[in-house]
Amino acid sequence: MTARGSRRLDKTGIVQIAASLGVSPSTVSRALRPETAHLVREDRRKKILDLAEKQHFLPNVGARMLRKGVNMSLTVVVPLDENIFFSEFYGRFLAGTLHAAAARGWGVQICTLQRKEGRSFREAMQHLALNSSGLIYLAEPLSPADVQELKGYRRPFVLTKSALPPVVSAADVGVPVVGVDNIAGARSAASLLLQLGHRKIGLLLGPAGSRDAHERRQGYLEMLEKAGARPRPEWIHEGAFSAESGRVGLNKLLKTAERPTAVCCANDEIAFGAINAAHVAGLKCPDDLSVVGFDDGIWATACQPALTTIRQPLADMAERSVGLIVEAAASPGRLNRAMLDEMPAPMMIRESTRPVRVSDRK
Amino acid sequence: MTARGSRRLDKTGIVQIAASLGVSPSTVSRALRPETAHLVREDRRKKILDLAEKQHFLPNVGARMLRKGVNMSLTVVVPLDENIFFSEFYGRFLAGTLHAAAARGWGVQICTLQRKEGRSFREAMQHLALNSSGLIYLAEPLSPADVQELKGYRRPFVLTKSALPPVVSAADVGVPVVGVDNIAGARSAASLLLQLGHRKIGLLLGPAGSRDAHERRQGYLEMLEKAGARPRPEWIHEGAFSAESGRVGLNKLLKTAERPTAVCCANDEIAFGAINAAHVAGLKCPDDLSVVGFDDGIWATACQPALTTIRQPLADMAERSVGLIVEAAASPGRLNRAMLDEMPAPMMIRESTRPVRVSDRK
DNA sequence: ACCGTGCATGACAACGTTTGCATTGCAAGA
DNA sequence: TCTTGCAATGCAAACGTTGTCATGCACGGT
Repeated sequence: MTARGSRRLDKTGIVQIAASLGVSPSTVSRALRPETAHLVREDRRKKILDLAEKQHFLPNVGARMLRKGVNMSLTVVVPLDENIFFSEFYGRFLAGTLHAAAARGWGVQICTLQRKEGRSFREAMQHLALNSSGLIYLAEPLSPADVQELKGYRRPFVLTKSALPPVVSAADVGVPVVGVDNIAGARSAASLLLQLGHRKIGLLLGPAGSRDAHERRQGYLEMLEKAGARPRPEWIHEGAFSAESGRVGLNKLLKTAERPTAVCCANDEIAFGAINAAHVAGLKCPDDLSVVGFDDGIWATACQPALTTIRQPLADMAERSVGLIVEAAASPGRLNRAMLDEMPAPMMIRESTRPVRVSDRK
Repeated sequence: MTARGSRRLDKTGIVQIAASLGVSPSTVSRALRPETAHLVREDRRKKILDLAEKQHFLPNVGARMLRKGVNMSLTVVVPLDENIFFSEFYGRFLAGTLHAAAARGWGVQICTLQRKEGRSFREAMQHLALNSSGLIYLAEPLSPADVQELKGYRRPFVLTKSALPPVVSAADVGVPVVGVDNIAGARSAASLLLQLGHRKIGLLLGPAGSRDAHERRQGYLEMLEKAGARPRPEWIHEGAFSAESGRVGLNKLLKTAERPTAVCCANDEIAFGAINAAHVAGLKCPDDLSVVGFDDGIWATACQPALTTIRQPLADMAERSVGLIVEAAASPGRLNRAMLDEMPAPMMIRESTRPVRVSDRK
């Protein structure tokens, strides 16, 4: 694409090549594109391609997009954080998006919301990624007011459930919401520990206000209460999704009169922190304390012991999100589908859980 | 942008809004853009904005780009690997690129090379990211033949030095090459250990064929030979940039007749592996063995002990790369500058190094 | 009253590629 | 020899926005 203000004296790209070779611009255009090259006689096509390469021809993307009326490109919106891609969620979701989009011949752009103080969500979105055909929102969690502003939004849009506030029903958002089935995942984590004979089970939860934390807490409590193993209030700790929170939380639980024999952790990092704190306190995992995480991040297999965890199928979520964007982009101007797509969260049983010892039973 | 094949019966966007309000499309275009909105009378501007919102108007990016002749978007080319963003190099470089581009009002796209068997590098590049104004190449390392094909390349392009083969002079590539000063960094790692009194220093190197590994080996050896502390051949291990390689390498070193009291590791992961292997062998780091890494990745501070390492300033490299792309895009069609920009690699002294014990001196 | 200036607005052509439809030439078959 | 079908190619319009230049009107100064 030529620089602005540099008025061309000679003809533009394709027209200039056509003039040089004595053919029409249509022929040059056909020769240059893989999907129409076969319509041009081989010897002529070669000449066109050779001259194009010699003159370093690059097609004008604006002209192409205007004429074809097609823009196969989507944007992933992420938080502005220098460590953002090291997170299992963002790093793997982005890699999955890249893969899923490439498989469809679509491009991926990435940007941040850049929401200034006092501006509404709608205002922030107004000039966001105008050069793409759809948005996958992975950025800062939205408030209930933000979610309201999504109603009636016409651009193809997918929201990850993690960005929803706990109190909002996903199906009422007015856009597709993709996420993991936290409740079922948490239930199966608790269920595993129950099956292993544990009855004194602690919970190391995530932050208040987090959709994932909220749903995982719900899943743990439902299963434990149903089994008559409702954790004592002092066996429940709420904190950030971090190893430090896990350490603090476990130390708190270990100080109780009758410590738990197992803990459910709301994410893998909390679990790592808990395992570390147990080790420091002289407890062996899983001999003295079973630990279950949630995420199945890259370190879940590498840590000692390898972590039993609930897998968050991020590549599947990415694949689903891209599919929804491509589908919505095929009929532009329509309302987004109001739907919730929850991926199942399989259990990965590894080394950090074992049956409760007889002496540990209550 | 309308879907292809869907012939509009009514007028297009701006023209349709103009017709509805009885103004000219020029006025609507001015009202809709922040930079020209002030030219339109306020009451009229409000009417235009209200109608645009009611009709869910989105500007046609193809038409804009064609008419303005501007495309402020760059593409980062990465390997196709589901774990790619967890790597310190890729994760932090991408985050840095996002930040640097946003600061300049540029967009970031991300894609993979998708190079099929038997195709040349030039062929793979030919249809790559045609909708952006420049490329930052972070993908698979190039062969000397690949590098030759970059000569004469006209699109704005930046290559990270990590992608260069060891034998190629960076300044001869014909495009800007951005990297870290590996040699100086490696020298300072070796120098630190020498200053701490170590004279029996082992090397856990990266893979043959890697530019970074090649340069770091050179830096270590230059400094150690100069100090008369050239490592014995059996104190040098070459392997992948991985924790496993570090473990294997250190175990090999520990089996030698007179084990080193310190090791230089060609990246942080090798260092983690070495620390782990030392621990398993009953050695304390840094009491019994000092370890220096290279990268200063996100785990360097979190591991036990915190790692002394050479910092690879990836955010600076990203900032520099984006600046070079934006600068080159300002004069399209010109040859890329043949240049090498090496960032200094500062030393981060933490807990994994200490002065050699008197009894350990030779 | 007249003239000059500035503001708001409109007209118009341009940006560069692509595609639908028309044309032409050539080969094959009747 | 004539007709028909097909491959290759060209013409012309289209895609939607915006920059540049022109114009009209209101206001202030002489």
